[in-house]
Amino acid sequence: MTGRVALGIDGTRTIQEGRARDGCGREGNDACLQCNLGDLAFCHGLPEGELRGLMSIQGCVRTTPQDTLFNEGDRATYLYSPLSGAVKIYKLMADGRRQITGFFFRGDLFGFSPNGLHGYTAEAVTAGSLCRFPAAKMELLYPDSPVLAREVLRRSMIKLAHFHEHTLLLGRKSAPEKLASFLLTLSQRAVERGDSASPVLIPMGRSDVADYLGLTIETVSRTLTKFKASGLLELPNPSTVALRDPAALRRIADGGI
Amino acid sequence: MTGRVALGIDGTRTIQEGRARDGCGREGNDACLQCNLGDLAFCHGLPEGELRGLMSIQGCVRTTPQDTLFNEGDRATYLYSPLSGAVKIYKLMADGRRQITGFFFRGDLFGFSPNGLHGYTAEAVTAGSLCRFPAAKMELLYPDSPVLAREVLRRSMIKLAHFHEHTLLLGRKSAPEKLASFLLTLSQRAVERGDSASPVLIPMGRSDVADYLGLTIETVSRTLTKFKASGLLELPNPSTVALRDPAALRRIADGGI
DNA sequence: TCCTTCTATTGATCCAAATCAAAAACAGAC
DNA sequence: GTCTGTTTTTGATTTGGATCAATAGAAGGA
Repeated sequence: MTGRVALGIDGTRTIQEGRARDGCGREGNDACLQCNLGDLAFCHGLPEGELRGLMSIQGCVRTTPQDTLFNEGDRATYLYSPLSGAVKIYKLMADGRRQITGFFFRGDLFGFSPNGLHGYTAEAVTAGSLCRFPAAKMELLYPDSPVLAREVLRRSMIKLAHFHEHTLLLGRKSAPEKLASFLLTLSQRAVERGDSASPVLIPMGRSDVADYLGLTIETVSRTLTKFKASGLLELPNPSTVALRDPAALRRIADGGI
Repeated sequence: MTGRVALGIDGTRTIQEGRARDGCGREGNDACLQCNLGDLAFCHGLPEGELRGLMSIQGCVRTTPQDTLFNEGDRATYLYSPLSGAVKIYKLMADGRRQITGFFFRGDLFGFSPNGLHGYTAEAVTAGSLCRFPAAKMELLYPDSPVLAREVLRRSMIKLAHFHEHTLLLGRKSAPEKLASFLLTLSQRAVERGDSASPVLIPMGRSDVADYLGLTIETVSRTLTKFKASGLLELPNPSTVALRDPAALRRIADGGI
């Protein structure tokens, strides 16, 4: 654990500040030179000058599970890009209903805000570390960093495309279709990060999966059990899924009879 | 009606090309000088030089209801900004289930794509006209048009914020909560465009509303009838809603008991 | 080791919204 | 005006997933 933390009124930890150590890379100066994201990084391939600008404002935080990175309504101070671990973002209703609107892994980028305030809460799913950039300083870079600006726009368009897909899932798919879609997406994103397609790690608990898919934990559990019984997958433990018949899962995900 | 159209295999019209006439403004050169969007336009407030670049690639199309602007999977040739009328975008499943992922009105901007292909179909809800810009030429403008690039990024972040909100609606809200949210959002967007907050025009049919909210037309109709019976609103005709108690609708929308 | 706590699974019952079905309202066309 | 097709509303019934409830695993601590 690194960085000072404070306990919120509900006892959850909130990151105050992070000092870079070991795996997190050093801050500023040469931090980016030690980054191990490779071409996953949104800053990969930036021209020398643009990278220097980014590097000069780069910072780093580490998380342990359930750390809060920021709350809905907070000033949108930073953009984040996980180096390791997983983060979830969610919105809450007054009575406690929760909708998780995204999971972020190694190489992803999040924290965008159109109005200077975060519209959702961000919380660590696992231990990990995140590269971060002051949003205000980032904005100042864009006019002289066309490649960076273009990549940030591209990332936000990718996220928009994800939302279109997820909106279809939430509005029109059945529970089995939702779960099949979710598992395949997790698997595909793992591949994009260079991890294996098939024993897929599900770093989040059932309740996170349920709140992401608009279901309850019971329905998530029952549906996975049914998939297992049909030979579509194996569950050596609750957080590991071996996809035994990805093609069949694909058909289910797409609503193919 | 303007522009050449072709009939698709299903008999729906598809816009091939649009030539500007009357209300649509002329193409190129001075087209933007005749634009009546004012500060609603994403290009409002651009410096002289940036505006000239945009104007040189600007075009215009007119629509009649149900015209298809583009289909899911089409090359993402243009960005669109409605001058009048309304447009819906949606995704379809193989068995015909449909999820509308957005409605666009005067001043909005849509057609973004991260990969050169549209991830959804766009179809006119009403007659109207749209300003449009070749996406490829638009991209070429960004490096030398920092204000434009920044505004396009801001628009895409606004859209992301809408999606976070809509994801909560689809995943966790009840039918009355969905309808109340929808009506209030329509009303608020009308105000932003300079229209009245209360008799709100609902330009789309019940089936579009249902497919946007993840409901059926019967549930939409029943819920509106119940709102009417509770004195929350009046429905002089199916496409006009007078909000009689917006505060109560707000409480319902937010899940307040 | 056992105990406690948390998470996941399984079972029984219920209900909000879907589906099936019909009537009513509306918009054009003539 | 009437006729025709479409959209909206209302009614009856069904059902997928939620809720309520209990059990079974895992993980951590003493």
